[in-house]
Amino acid sequence: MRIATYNVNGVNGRLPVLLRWLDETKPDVACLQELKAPNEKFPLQAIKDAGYNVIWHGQKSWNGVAILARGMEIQEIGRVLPGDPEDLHSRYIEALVDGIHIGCLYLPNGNPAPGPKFDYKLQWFERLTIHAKALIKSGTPTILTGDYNVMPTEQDVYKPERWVNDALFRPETRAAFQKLMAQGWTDAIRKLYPDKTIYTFWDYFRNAYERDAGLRIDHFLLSPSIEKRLKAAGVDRNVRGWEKSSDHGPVWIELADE
DNA sequence: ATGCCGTGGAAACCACGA
Repeated sequence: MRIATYNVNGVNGRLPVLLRWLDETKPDVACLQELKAPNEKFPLQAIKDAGYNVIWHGQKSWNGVAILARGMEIQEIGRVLPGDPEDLHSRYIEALVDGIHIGCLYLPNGNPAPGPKFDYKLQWFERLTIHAKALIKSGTPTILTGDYNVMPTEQDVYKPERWVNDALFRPETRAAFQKLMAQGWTDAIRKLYPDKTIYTFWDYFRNAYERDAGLRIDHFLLSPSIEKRLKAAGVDRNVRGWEKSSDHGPVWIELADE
């Protein structure tokens, strides 16, 4: 079973690329972030025609998340990260697919830091950590995937020294990620490739993709009960080179059948 | 060292992203 995550940076503007990627790689489940579309402008028919069931939580202009599943039922668990009724950003959606509990998330960017946006990022991170603890304690096979907007270590940044004051790499941000991981989650890419330079994002300018000046900020976190099934993981980095691509590349994992 | 590009929406620029 292949599960993927892809920050599409605009689901409608990205539709041809998204459909081509779905057709070429045929993930069984695909988690999308940054739809940048309200609920009523989600391209439902095109996704259905591609063979996918889908649930989504949109928002005008910004954010927005979706879970797609090919030929499988999607049982929605929730579409709000608990802990702040005032937070109206569409950054989280959660479902049960084929017995797997899947959380699809778009963690706030947090720049400029310090400042209110960075405070919001850290608060969101704390809420995610509280929620994740309950998920991992439940024992259900769980995957928390999406755009975390965190480079966990220096290994995940093309030029770490340039990023130390950035919201994606500040000590507080990395500490928050470490605190979450300490609950017992497995970073799928790092589990299989502990020493390899792997990026999931390349800026649109300065020829970042051509220079491989990237960041690893899209992650798959696996609970202990599903980590045992991890067979393979990777980044579809060629997709980043397509015309009208997102600035992120899709990330995927392959799970063994139970 | 830097939104230099890209997207969406509103209004012929601005907010936002990482």
